Amino acid sequence: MARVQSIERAFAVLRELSLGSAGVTEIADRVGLPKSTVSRLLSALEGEGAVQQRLESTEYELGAGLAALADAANNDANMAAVVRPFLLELAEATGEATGFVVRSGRNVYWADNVEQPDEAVQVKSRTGFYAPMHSVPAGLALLSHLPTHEIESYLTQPLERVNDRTPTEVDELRRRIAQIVADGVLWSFDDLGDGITAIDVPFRGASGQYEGALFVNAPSYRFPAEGDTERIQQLVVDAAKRLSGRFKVH
Amino acid sequence: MARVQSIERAFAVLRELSLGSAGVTEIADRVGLPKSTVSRLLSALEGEGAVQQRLESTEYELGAGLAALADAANNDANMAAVVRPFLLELAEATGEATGFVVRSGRNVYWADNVEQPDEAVQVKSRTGFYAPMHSVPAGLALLSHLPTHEIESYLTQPLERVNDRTPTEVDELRRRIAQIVADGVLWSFDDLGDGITAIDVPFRGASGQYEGALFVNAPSYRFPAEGDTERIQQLVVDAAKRLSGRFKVH
DNA sequence: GCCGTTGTTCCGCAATGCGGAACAGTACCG
DNA sequence: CGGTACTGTTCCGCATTGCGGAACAACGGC
Repeated sequence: MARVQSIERAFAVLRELSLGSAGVTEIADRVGLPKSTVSRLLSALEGEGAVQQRLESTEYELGAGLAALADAANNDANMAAVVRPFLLELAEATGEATGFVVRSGRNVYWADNVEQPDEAVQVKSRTGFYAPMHSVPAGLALLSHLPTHEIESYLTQPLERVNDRTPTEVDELRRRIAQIVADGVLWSFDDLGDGITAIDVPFRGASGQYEGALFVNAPSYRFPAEGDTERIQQLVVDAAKRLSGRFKVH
Repeated sequence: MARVQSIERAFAVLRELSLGSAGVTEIADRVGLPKSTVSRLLSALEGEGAVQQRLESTEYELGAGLAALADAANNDANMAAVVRPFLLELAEATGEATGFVVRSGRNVYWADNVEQPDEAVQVKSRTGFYAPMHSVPAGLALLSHLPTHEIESYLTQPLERVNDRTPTEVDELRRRIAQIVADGVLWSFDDLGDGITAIDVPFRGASGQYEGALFVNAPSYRFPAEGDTERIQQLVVDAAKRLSGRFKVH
């Protein structure tokens, strides 16, 4: 895949701003670039409407041009708008944070997140970020439910090693995928070594294909509560089924 | 404003894709770049999740990563989701296409559009595109309702001449702004020499400031119908008022 | 008034992106 | 079935573009 340094850097900046407004120096620190470089990138992005400076501030934020561009891609009701009520319901029923990812090529993107306002400790939202499917549980759950030829195609292309917990052995991935298919869901207990437990369940989109995955996640020390695993699982599986039904073309 | 050629080109490509999926050659033709350049830009954008190739196709479309990025910027209900019912209502009442723009810095962006399915001839949607406020009627309507110091700040910076109909004389712009303020609305009869008549009315956003403008537009030969000007104007002004009320923080 | 910090601008430099050419793949037609 | 036309990808020589350190302007706090 061709790399264009300026575009990679520009999107790195945009992703930082998706977490909230920030100044030049702060963004430069986070993305590891000189302030002059970040300043120039922001200026160029401002010219494209992708960012703007906040009123009475030197901080930048994402611009309406980006939202308009993205909205133009979604002629129908935004998927997030359809999914969100299910996330709210799941968050209420489970007492933990919920969210969903959508697939884009070989990657999944964190599309939305519902946090638990009452919990001081919870998993940080990753909305706006993306990762190769095989490298995160929600992506694996989704990958497992794609058509067999697409799974094979995915596995035969180079598997990026995102971190030292990323599975890249094709045989190992095939075993995990088979297990996920057999179980119907994916429970990941601290799979990334980050103290997070999550349950991930894929759902079908308007195309009839699996396009996204719902998840509930929380720190492993409290989730799931003892004897609560089956209930949590039933809730998420049920939500994914009803959600798939919502997207079904009649 | 600093220019970064690669970023400008990348966004030109993204804007083309906001109009619908397209192949490398088609995009190259539209943006006036060699196919190798467009291919490389698309590949890089794909790496960022901003575009993806359609299933069973070589055509590219906007990617979920872009939508996720933009959604991340909108923690509250998407402005378009709030405005759209008003556009549908206005389209129904006027029988013509409706839409709205939002402000981003010195520019306005076409955020949404409702077409008239029954009309063979209507104004083409510009959703996803942007222009400096002073160069288009909707932008002028919005500019006119900003705080005085912001209007002055806008006018004292270089005014880009987008085309040969773009007003760039500060005195002329001040007169037009004063007239718009006096009228409360802006009717533009073929102002850009494109055979379009439009009525543009700004509305306030969640900040309490004017953040967008509603418009109804149609070919000048049939809009507004004889004796219908007052009714159309009342409809749009009323919609803008109620819309502003919806965003009002209680 | 001084200091610290942020954001912008400048400019020498070389790395990066460019684009023409070549090539591979695919679909269509005779 | 072979030839043609078209699309999309890859390569590579080239020089334009983006980079980043330094300097500077602006602002807020003490």
